Amino acid sequence: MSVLPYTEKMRTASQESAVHDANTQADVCEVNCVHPEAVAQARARLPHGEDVDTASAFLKLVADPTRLKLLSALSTCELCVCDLAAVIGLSESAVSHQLRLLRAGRVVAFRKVGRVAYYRLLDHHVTTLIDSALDHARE
Amino acid sequence: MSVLPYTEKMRTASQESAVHDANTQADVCEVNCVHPEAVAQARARLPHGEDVDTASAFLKLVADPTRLKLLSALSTCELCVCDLAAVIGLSESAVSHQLRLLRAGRVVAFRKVGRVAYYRLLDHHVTTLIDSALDHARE
DNA sequence: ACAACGTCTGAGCAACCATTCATATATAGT
DNA sequence: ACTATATATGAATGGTTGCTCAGACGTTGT
Repeated sequence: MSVLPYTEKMRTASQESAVHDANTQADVCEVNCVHPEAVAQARARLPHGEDVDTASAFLKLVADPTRLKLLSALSTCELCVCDLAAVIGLSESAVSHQLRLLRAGRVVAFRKVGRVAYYRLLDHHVTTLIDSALDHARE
Repeated sequence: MSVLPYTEKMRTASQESAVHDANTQADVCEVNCVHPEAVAQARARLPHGEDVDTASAFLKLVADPTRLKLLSALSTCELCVCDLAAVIGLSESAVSHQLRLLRAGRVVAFRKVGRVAYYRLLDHHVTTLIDSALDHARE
């Protein structure tokens, strides 16, 4: 079966109907599709690649068990790094690394008081997403 | 328990999640916590380890860009493997592998007609989750 | 000034993961 | 029976990731 880039093939498929060989890759794809109209419809509805990537990155950020615990802990009140480490039972270094990622993804923010960094949720929409995932898990 | 080396202490804390309640709390918090009462509160609210793991596994299933595209394509109508491969522009083998994972996670199901396998969403709650993640991405 | 502390960060490592390739299974058409 | 097709699957591989370790930075207290 063909494993070549389909994006190329699909785009040029309509224009290559006049092209010579029946073994053309573009035609193979059209032939391989069992339901071309359903495919075209689904492709039209498919969100753009960059939106998929950012949504995927956001979900990935929440999907990790450590980060999910961190966010769950922060859902009620702000906490500093060593407190968070104590809550989820991990080294402060590991927590700091994860908080860095959450910060980069604009999921959390922090304020510094002396040498203590207090982290908080930046978007409380995350809490509802986590809760719905937890509900889905407990059913 | 007396004073353990740092890594030792953290490992036992993470593995003894079953005995969260009264005893280990003192060990973990004694040394490093800045705000013991906030930590105790957050620990009490923290969802159980197994729920976190299943929720995490579910979110991870949706977080992957390829699987997100697959689920997005399936949100409107059922599609067979080669159609899905054409929609998202990937080999049928890769798609089959991912569908296997989605099947194992009870996110999709399929019916077979001859040699064609038609996949569909098993839980349409997934669609709203994806949409909310996409909205979050596009803002 | 000095030491203790809270946090951050780079390097290294082990585990995981998504894809490809090759192959297997099963059904359809001839 | 034989061939082509649709899907499934195991092994291998390149890439990613989460943790630990060691050390750096800035702040606080003495």
